[in-house]
Amino acid sequence: MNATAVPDTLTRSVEDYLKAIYRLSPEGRPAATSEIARLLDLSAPSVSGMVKRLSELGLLEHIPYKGVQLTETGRRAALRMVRRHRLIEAYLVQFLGYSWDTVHAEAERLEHAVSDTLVERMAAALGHPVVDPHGDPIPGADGSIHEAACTPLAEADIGQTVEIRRVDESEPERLRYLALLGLVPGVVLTVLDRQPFGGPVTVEAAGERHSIGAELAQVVLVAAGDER
Amino acid sequence: MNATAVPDTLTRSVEDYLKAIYRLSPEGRPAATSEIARLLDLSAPSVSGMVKRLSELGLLEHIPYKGVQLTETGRRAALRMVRRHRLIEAYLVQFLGYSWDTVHAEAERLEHAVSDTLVERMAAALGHPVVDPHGDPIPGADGSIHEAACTPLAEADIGQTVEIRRVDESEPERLRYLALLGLVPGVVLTVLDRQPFGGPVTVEAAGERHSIGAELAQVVLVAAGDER
DNA sequence: CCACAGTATTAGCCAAGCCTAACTCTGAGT
DNA sequence: ACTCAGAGTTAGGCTTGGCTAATACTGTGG
Repeated sequence: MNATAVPDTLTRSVEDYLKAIYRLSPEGRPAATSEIARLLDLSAPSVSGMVKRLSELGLLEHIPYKGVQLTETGRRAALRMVRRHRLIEAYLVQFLGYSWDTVHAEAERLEHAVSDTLVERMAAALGHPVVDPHGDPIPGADGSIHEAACTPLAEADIGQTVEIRRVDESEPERLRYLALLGLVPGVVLTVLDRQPFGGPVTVEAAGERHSIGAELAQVVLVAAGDER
Repeated sequence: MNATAVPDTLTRSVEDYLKAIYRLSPEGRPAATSEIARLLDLSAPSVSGMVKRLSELGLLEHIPYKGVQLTETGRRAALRMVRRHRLIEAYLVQFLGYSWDTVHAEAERLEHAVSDTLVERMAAALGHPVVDPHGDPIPGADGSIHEAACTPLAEADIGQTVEIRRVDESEPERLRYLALLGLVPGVVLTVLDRQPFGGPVTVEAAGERHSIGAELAQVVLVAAGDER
């Protein structure tokens, strides 16, 4: 009996909960009921109820009134979904003409329907990529994941030349705007100016200057061009 | 108000019922509860209950103790699913290395998850095919469908030279066996012999002779090579 | 150290979809 | 015309996964 075996019949709901909880506990820090509810757009009692069921399934541990934490089994199941999601996104962008702002919604549905076989075929067709179109790392089939160290553009120093590594995918509008500006992963830019107290960041990329609000600069992650 | 508008939020279950009913009523002949139950592997009361709901949704008409018949709305919804299913099959075989015997199960799940956009992108990538890998016709996005006239190989006359057009996809084992024999849609063969009373059919295709049981010959549909 | 704001849980409800058991209808054969 | 097998439906129950309303816990400020 394998302690980290994932029950082979998880429902869509369960898969979504696991993914959400994984996202909410970067360092294994427990996730709060209310955070899960907000992320999944559900009521708090619904989350309480599901948390109970998931803990009975051995997918997470729940300390009442404190928070939840994925077990190793739960983490594997969550990473499996993350892998699927990101590979599907990469595949749709590469082979079926999707843009990086529309691909999330499609992947959100497909990730529950594809077989492991299909996921691996897509990975092979893509040449086993390590990041998705937003720069998010794709976990390995074995559950390994390498989160590269990045800093928000909002915290880069003036004069620094950095490469865009990763952009938060959750708001299509924002992605469209960034694509319009040509600020996508892989692009190298120089920070010309940064105003304090949430002021804008001015950057130069591909010969063009752009002034970016602090909020936006917070979700564009950059790293020195050679850092890998 | 459009009388044939399809409610935009059909559940997987509902989609499966519509597809099953469509399949069971070739000429608009009503489908029996028990047939639907058998096809979907459900109990008869479950079907009765769902039929009631579907008829309230305006997707079908139910004459108690007689049978059900899709409305125009229901037929459109069913054809939409059939189109999805067959295009997905064609796409997976063409681009992701699926074989014709394994593709059905994958399509069965994906057809509920893909968006119309994705379906059309796949259709475009395939060059808008008119049949799937088993030779089944793919309905148009407008709900049109062209069922070509074919006859079972079991009914072909001795000496006739015909082309394989279509093979029942429901049994993977059978598909594997036919592929092994090289008897796939598009292949031209000559009927060398046919024994009466459910006896085997002997054919020659690509220089090889094969003896095919009557049951199998019943689900391999053929037509004269030039009939379109 | 107590009150109270905010968070979490419990209680109780509902719809979708499935089930089995029990009843009802239909039509074929006598 | 009647019976009776088989098909169909109704009754009643279960699980999943939502909801709102009510209750309980936690920790911070006075």
